[in-house]
Amino acid sequence: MLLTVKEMSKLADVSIKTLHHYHKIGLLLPAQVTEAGYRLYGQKELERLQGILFFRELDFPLKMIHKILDSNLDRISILKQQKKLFLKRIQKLHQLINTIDESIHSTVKGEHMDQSNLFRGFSSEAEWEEALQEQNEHLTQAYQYDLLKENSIQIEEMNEAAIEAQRFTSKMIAALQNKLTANDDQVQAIVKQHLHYLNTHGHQIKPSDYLQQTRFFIEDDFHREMLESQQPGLAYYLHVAAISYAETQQK
Amino acid sequence: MLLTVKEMSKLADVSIKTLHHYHKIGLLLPAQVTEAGYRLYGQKELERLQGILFFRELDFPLKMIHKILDSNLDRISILKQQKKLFLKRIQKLHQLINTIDESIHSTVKGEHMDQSNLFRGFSSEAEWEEALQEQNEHLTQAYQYDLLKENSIQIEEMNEAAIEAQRFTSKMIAALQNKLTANDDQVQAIVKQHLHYLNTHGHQIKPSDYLQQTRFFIEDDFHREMLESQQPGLAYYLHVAAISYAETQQK
DNA sequence: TGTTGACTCTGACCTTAGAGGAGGATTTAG
DNA sequence: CTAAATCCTCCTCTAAGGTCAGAGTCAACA
Repeated sequence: MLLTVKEMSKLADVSIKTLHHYHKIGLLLPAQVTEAGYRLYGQKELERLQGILFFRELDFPLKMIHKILDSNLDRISILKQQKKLFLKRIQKLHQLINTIDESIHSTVKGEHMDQSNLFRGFSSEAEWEEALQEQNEHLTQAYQYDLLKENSIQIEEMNEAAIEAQRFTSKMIAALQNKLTANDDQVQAIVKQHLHYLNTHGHQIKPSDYLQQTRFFIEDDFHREMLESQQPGLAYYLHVAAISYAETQQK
Repeated sequence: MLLTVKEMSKLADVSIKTLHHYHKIGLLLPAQVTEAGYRLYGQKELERLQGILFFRELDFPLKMIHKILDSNLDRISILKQQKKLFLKRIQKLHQLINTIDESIHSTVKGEHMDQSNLFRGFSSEAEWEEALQEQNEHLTQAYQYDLLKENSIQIEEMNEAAIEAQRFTSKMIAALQNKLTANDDQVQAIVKQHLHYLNTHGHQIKPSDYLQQTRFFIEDDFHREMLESQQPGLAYYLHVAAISYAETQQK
């Protein structure tokens, strides 16, 4: 099941030239090269390409991507790290939007914004450097070991219940992102399924209990942080979904 | 009140070389050049630089930035357009995070993801091209006129109340982004202030009325869309904040 | 007034991440 | 068996700057 350059380029939406380039600099080697010199790629290469593109989207230079991918970090750690970086990037963009809003505002009023405020949000490029730097350190130091541990232990420890919770959460995130209302049937079905799972696995949770729990998620710093960092607004979305669910179940 | 290259570069966090470059290609001309050839920039140039950097952040090529900024679009239309593009970009990043999540998930389970799913989210580069294209059309066609109209009329029509609402919303967005709980004192103060404004400007809204209203914002497609597109989760955040506010006011 | 240190200029060359195209080989489909 | 599609290598080109080098300029302190 090997893919030609064209097939790869279509799948991943990169140019053939890019594949050539990555081959030349050793960043992505074909799984195999035919007699005639045709490049062929397999599943592993596809996954590697995915990793490359994530980092590229984050403006990492190819050399650094190379180093990261060729270090002995496992795929999961890398994916998690990438996710973190994307979340940071999103924060930054929000900040920039804020700056735009302020600029619009003061322009409408015919004022001139304070000079440094004109550029708020960009300066976090410095933080970006930091993140990049941090990535680098992972590679050279024992710290890397900690990270690896931190990331993979969590995963191995995840029992079935945790996996269910994780899955539930990501469904809710998807729902929120896709702009389903919290009282949408689909969303309510997800909640129902979640509670059903819990109730058939050693818990006993009524809709009203769950409502309490989601409220707690908002009030408790730790839980709120965890939810909100996955998706801003999530904690509140869960709560409203729970309200809605409790209401319909009550009747 | 003119700034030297160094001062500019510090303010906007760009290199001096970049300023040289922009000068050379005519993208950003100094307000004035001294006898000795020193570049000096004023307020107008600062604002233009801001515009350039926003587009650069959005990966527009400098040439296109040049065209856009030198077209006769007013600053406001451009800022609004940029905001739209940033929102799109954020959507894209969310999509990518989704893809990362799925990748993590299937890797943990030792499965291989469906090939094309590995790259979901990237492909929206095509859409991106579209947006870029669209921008281009603005410049050449009468369509531009429509956009201009659409954008600026809204603004001129904005009466004081609308401005207050807008300001309230952006404060709440900031609060959500900065991870303040909906029942945080600061957030509650914002709500209070908002209601106070309304009540002193021809409305009569009790906390419980406002609660009803935020509920309506979630249920009504149009309003929810509007809020959620500004900041995912916002509609729910507003609602929970209103719940909290109503509770405390009741006592 | 002179000198030092911080800034600034131009200009030439370097770098990254590819894009484009020429010229030629290979594969596949009819 | 031939034409179209795909692939190869090699060469040059581009965008958006970064990196010196060599030289002029400015402010401020002694």
